[in-house]
Amino acid sequence: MRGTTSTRERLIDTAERLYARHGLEATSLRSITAEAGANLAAIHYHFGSKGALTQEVFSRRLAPINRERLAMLDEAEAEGGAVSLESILEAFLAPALRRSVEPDYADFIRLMGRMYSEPSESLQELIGRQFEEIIRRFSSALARTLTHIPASEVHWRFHFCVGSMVHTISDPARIQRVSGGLCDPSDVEGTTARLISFLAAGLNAPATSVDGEAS
Amino acid sequence: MRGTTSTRERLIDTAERLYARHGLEATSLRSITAEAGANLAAIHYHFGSKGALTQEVFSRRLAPINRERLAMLDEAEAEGGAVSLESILEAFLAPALRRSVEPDYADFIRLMGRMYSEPSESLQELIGRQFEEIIRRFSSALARTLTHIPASEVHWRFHFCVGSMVHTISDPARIQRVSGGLCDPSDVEGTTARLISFLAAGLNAPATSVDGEAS
DNA sequence: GTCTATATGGGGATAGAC
DNA sequence: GTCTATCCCCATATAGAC
Repeated sequence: MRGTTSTRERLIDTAERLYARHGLEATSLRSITAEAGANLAAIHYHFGSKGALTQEVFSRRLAPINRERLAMLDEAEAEGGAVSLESILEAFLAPALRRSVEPDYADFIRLMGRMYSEPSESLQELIGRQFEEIIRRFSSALARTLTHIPASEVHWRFHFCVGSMVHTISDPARIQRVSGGLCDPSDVEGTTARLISFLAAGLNAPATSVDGEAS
Repeated sequence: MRGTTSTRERLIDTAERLYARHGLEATSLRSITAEAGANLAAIHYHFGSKGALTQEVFSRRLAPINRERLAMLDEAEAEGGAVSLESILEAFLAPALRRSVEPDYADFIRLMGRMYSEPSESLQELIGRQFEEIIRRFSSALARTLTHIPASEVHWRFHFCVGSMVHTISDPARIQRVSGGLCDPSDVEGTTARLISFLAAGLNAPATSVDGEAS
């Protein structure tokens, strides 16, 4: 196995796996190089620092997911007319959820939960860059479909959607634990369908009448 | 100020603040004692280890929130008859959201997001214990109200609710960033109302017809 | 590109005086 | 209960041989 991939790639793979399992801070360069069968100095040779390696881990996986999200949204919008909530949600959710069971991606998908809660500065910047277009495109798609909802409320509701997705994706075993085994997270299509119908109903709720409505 | 509270309490307060700001792993005992105006050895004298201190930080704040949640649910159920989704959601959300703007609690509320993604074993156990009753009580309250939804689906939907809440609460500034300033997280009552109407609609969505329906 | 060896700093934990 | 001093280990990073 070690001959097939470059040291550089093995380091990224291993870092991804250990980050997902133990957290970013808790994962040492030593443990990464040891498990990748490489030398401690290799990380600095290939990346320059731990932070730069971490950025590689994230951008490598995030870029394809977000590209697919935008492609699916493009396609839905190309059909002309109003885009259904379900299509918008599908474009946002499916590219991430589908990958959550691909062996190559599973570790990273679990890492996504962490990136929201470990506020390393360079990581936050990277995420900002990677998600800027996503947020802009999906928010305005939602706003065009949800004509009865004020723009600020659309942002709130999209925010709630992201929360449900991240919580669902970042620790698949959790739903099994809290449901006492009743719920099966390995059925990704079922999970996606459930999320879509839940979130579509939430997005479609009557606008809350808040005085002033500014916030 | 230093005379008013015991060293033990100041250590917990300071740990809470630094944990929320920098993460659990990234916060050293040295930084805690330095900022609390105490000696490095004080932590081991009072708690025995860093892990034990961390448990103190969490259980001190979690217990009152969960006690209030159960009290509100008790009250709603005491009125007899079916309990509305809105009352159940309010009992679950308000005790946490209300505290997110109390100066004493704000740091901890932000910490809550982290506890879901840092998988230290002792912490996961503590959380399991603290939330066991909450999950049981709220899941069955929801199931009694949502009679048209299969039990496993109720668990999924409650899971989605938790995700929205955690994501909303754990980094209040995020919604401001991603909305370009359109949304104001300091209006807690507005946020609670928005969450309740969004989640109530999602919980009430028609049951997704999944073949077999086992999961 | 990959190795060994090492620099430099910080981590948690503890012993023992006060 | 609080301090100093210290043990021991591990972290990231770098220099320089191969």
